[in-house]
Amino acid sequence: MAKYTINDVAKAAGVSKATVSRYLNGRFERMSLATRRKIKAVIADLGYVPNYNASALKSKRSHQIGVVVGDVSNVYSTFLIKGISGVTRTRQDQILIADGGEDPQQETVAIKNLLSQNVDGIILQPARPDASGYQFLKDAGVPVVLVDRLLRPLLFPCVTSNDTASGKLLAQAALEKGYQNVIVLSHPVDQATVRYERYRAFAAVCRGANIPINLLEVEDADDVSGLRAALDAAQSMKSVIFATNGILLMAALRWLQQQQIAVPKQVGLCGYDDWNWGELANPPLAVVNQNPEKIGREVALRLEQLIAGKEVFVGRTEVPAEVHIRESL
Amino acid sequence: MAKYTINDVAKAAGVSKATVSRYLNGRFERMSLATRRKIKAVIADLGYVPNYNASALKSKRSHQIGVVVGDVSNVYSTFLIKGISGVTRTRQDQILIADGGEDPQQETVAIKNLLSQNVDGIILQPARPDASGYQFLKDAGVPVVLVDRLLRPLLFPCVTSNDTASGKLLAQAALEKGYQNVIVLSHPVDQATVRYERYRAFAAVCRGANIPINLLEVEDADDVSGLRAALDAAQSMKSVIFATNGILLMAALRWLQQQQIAVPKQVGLCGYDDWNWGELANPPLAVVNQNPEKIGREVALRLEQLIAGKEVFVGRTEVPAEVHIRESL
DNA sequence: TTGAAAGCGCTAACAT
DNA sequence: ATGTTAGCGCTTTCAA
Repeated sequence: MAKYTINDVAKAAGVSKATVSRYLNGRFERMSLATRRKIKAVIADLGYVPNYNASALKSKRSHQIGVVVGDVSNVYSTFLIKGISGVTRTRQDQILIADGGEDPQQETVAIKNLLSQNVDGIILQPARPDASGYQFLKDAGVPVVLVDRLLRPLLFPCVTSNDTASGKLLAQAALEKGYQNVIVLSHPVDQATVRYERYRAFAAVCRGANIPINLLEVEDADDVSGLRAALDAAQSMKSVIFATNGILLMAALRWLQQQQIAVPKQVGLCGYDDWNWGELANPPLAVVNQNPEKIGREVALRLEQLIAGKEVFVGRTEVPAEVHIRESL
Repeated sequence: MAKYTINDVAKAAGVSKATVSRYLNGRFERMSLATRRKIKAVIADLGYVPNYNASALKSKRSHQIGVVVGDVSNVYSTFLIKGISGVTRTRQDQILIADGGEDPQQETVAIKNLLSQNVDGIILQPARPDASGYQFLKDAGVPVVLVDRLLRPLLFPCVTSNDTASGKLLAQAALEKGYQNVIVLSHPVDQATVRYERYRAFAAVCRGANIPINLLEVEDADDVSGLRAALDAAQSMKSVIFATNGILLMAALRWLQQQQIAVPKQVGLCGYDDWNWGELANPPLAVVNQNPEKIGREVALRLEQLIAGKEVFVGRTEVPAEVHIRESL
């Protein structure tokens, strides 16, 4: 693979490989300017590229951090990665992306693979809230920070959106418009603490206003036809749909358009928008934007601290979301 | 890091580490079922995780492939990664994502980092079309496949969308609606062959129909206000805007809405849509969808072949795009 | 069918 | 300011 080794550089520069190693690791303190320049020239000349596998073997630092997301094609993950990448790039670290597939088994395989690669740390959007499935990760002794979803008990530091607060704001805005019935469209709420919090926030506001709330759980965003029954059940009461993530929000709008149900005239719509298109939709959508890139930066900073050996509070850090009320309500 | 090594497993199982290594690499051909079972039990018992850095050092296979995209937060990249990830997962490979930042220097640093990590191969969406800046990659001898953009000369196999064909279809659809002036909104066309092809396809159709075409190049999708002057210059001629990528398409629609310019009544709009929201926009947009997930699969398959030592045609493979004509024209 | 031993490219004492 | 040396955890001949 690598054409030249540290030995080749050492020979060509007429120094020992220890000196070259010092050069590579930026320990110039007690190195003559002459050898420093010489080594630099030789490296450029040969096009030498150091082998991190070898250095990781010795130094226990791979300069790689693992990121396990639920679904790489989700735009939320995209911005998350962007945020993480901005932080790690300045640290010369690379990010190893693994797709957990929202599936505990696939996720476990992915995490073990990352451990095998000796990542310096892991950022994890866990597929399930039960901490017992992650004990092996804790035992591995690798720095871990959770993102977007909590574990019970927490086990690791965690960065999320302020879901309860944003959910409440959105719910209040919806109820002010006079809806008499609420339909929450979500993936199974007991599989992710955050979904549950969003649902709970909505439910709390509805209860306060004495408005009925129905939970419609779907496994797959491709089929939200269950909305039909939920709307029928509401009879003459005017309904608003609350989608707990961007995929479902998009799916709901698509379905409403196909069914030729006017929004917000016949049915209201609001939800979480990670895709930044809510403003451009027809009609413009009332949404919460979570600012996932910021979340990514925050989580990466915490991980870097852990890797540097600093203490990090094992608790939840909330990044404030933005709530945009628009015509869909 | 890893708590146990192959030595610990060997001792606990009462065999040599060579035997454990054979087990780990699935070479069971001439291994007694007893030892095989014994090793399996010990590994499970200890929770042993192999160290890929060490194995990579010896075997020259890191089971990592590098992916360099122009911008990780672009939805195109997202689906690309999804497609790649589906292929690599079945091969037990991990993907190292690097953000090239659409900047040759940052990209070069990213690629060198990937080489240092001894990736088995690289998938690259190059920031610039000039092959000379990538000679060092060619020299490194690592398998490389290009995606989305070509190099001149090509140097590596490449997978893209069929841009000329889809651009022509979109252009023809636009001109059939009777527009008298075309504005192409693009990032600098000479920095990416594919953008240039899209522009050229449009230009060719316009030339055939004797319709004037104006190229508006922007550096940053956050500022598309140059559209104002372009529209003014058209005077009374009815204009259609063609955005050469999803970000600009979104930016254009946002700008038109802010300026309260009715689409398609006053100005037509069409372009490339990697975000899958064209259908839901107001108005629904006439777009080309490139199918980036398919592109990701194709490019990953080619890379895996190269890694496996097979020959791959150093030429362009085109994945057909879908053209959707909708109300925005 | 299994083991012994050399070595992959690098780092980090310890010398000098 | 620089060199010597002993590994890091694994794979892979070669031998048994």
